[in-house]
Amino acid sequence: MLDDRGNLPKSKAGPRPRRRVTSYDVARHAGVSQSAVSRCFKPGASVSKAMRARITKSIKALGYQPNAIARGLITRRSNMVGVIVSNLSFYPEVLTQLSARFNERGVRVLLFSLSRESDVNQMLEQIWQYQVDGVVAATQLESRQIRQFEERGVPLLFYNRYYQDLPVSSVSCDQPASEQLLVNLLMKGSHHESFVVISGPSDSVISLQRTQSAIEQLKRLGVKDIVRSAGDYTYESGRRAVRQLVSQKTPIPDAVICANDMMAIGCMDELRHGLNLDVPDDVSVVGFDGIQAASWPSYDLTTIQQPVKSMTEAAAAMLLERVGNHQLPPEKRMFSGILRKGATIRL
Amino acid sequence: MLDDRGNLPKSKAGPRPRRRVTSYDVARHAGVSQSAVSRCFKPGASVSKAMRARITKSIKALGYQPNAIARGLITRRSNMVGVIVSNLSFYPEVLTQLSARFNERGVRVLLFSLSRESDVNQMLEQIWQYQVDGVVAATQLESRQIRQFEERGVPLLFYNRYYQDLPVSSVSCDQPASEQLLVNLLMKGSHHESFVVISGPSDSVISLQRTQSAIEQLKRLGVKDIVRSAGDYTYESGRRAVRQLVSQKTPIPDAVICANDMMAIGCMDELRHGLNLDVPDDVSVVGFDGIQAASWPSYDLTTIQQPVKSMTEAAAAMLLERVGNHQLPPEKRMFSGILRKGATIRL
DNA sequence: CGGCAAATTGCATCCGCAGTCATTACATAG
DNA sequence: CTATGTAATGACTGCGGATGCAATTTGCCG
Repeated sequence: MLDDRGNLPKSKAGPRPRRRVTSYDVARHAGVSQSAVSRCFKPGASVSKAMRARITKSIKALGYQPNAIARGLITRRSNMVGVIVSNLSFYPEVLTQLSARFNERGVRVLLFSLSRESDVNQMLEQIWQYQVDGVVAATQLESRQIRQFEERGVPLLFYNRYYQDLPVSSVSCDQPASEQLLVNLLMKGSHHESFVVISGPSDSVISLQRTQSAIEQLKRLGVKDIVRSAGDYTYESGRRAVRQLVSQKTPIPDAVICANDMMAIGCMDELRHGLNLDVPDDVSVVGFDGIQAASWPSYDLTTIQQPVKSMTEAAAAMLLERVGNHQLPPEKRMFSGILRKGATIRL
Repeated sequence: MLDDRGNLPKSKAGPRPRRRVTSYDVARHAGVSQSAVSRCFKPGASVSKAMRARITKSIKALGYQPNAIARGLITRRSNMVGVIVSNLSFYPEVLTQLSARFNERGVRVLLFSLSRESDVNQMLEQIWQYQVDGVVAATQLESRQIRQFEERGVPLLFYNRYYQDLPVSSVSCDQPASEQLLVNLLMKGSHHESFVVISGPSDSVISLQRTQSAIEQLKRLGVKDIVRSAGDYTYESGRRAVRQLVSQKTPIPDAVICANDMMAIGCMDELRHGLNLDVPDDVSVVGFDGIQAASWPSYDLTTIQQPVKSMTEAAAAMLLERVGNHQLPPEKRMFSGILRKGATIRL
């Protein structure tokens, strides 16, 4: 009779990886029960010092690591959170920060990155299958999809998406207030009369909020001449927007308000290198996000710095709190953006 | 009446999330056995059309999703790969691409991001616990750690790290050959005599390879005047390096060779805006990586473009191949870098 | 030193699914 | 209509660890 490990040497070279060290192996090695081994990993458990010492020794001797998969099955906690990002409309720092914040708390990040074409529903299926404890979405979801999280009891938190009407957690940056700061700054300086507002992708609520707020504030301050243009958050789309305006014979505006920094930078490059205009002497430009490149002296963009560190910290904390207690109601937390005055506004 | 899913509203607010729909629930609903349900998800299984239809109906009715955790326990395949990145020395595109390549293949990415301080060993423990099928490391590991992967039968692949002497898989860019291209280009143009080489962090083999190769090639071509300086791959460290050189009274060099683009950009900004020098008229600058910003007209950096798409594709394919067949020997695959001629070399 | 409570420890069971094996239904041939 | 083979199906077990509960040990007090 072969040992209860059941690994008959080579009869079957099946795709199945070889068996790892289990708590039973440790138990046998230490001459105790499997329960005892298990208890060694549970914080408040009742284990004598002698027992713990013996088991710890065996654990080290065998190089045992508890199987988080098996543990997850019984505890119904995977200690993994899903993070959904979409390639576009996301800047890398956030992901790094988020991941760090979760790792600090002993939680693993399962990454779902959404390319334009890929199907959200398909990705959601994956999420359900992997039993994540919670999800941070840095992307748009339909209300039907949001409801699914509710139904399945998986806490969901939106990062930088704000749903006015749905009871769903979110951490975001106060786009309207921030946009107003920008507009006010533009209007305080030298005379700006004609504006172009370059939005992000049409399905981005964030973009909508930003551009909408900017436009409202402009109107509130009496500005009439506002031209809208659409980009997709990328550098290239910022350049393209400027080229398009020119080709459509739109007169060169006094100022361009971009829905994010990346487009603002593209826009500046096209203005300067494509049209040989000066920023800010000929055209003022403002962005949003506060990405690194915005502060490089070649651009020195006037923008809104998002408090990424605070926001990711809050996101992780809020999500995990709800993971710990599903009864907690959703919470929307909004951070103020920080106005970063660069040199892209004509004074 | 409440269904047998067993979710009694509030009697027990235990930390344990409520039970999800299982294959048994589906089986009961469809009036078949659990095995039948399971078979529905196995490609080549023997299931009659009628059976499949009935089960599919129940699956939809109940919103069933197989539990990947439980499946992983029995099949010993989690369909997750670990991706280790370190905050520094990594540019975001790679992560997105890698993730996309794995997702295409139905494999989830478990992200481990390493901050400078965090302990690699601790992170490895997490990796073992989560039973990932394989790991892509975009960071340095000690040979002892690499051996652990071997011992535990977890395929490991290094992204852009090359271990000359260890039998371990890797996908990388041919740094030496690429650096030589850069150096040759520099020497072909107008007379460059004095050089500064700015390296990345001292523990980065990649950086070492790049700077070493550049220096060797320079020497080979008879250059004597080579000054070395150390950065850490960040923009700021590129600027700092230039400032330090100046403060140490090092004469302004003819050319600066940076271990990556980010530092090259920082270096250019400091030369131009800090020292009021012209690039390329006063100083030539070259980088490495081919990041987006390098191609912006404000920089138009001469650099080596890494074929990220091909490299990530190869990385995913190679790793998963070894996951499928653990017997396969490690393979080192090296891609050529593409010389991108910008406007940062004086002709 | 008895007696009882508290602390330890082991046993048995279950988490949800996949795969093995035995059984049954069905089709085709003789 | 029986024999034979194949496809379809279900009962059952086990993956590795957590936990309730019973059994056992230990500690403490009078």
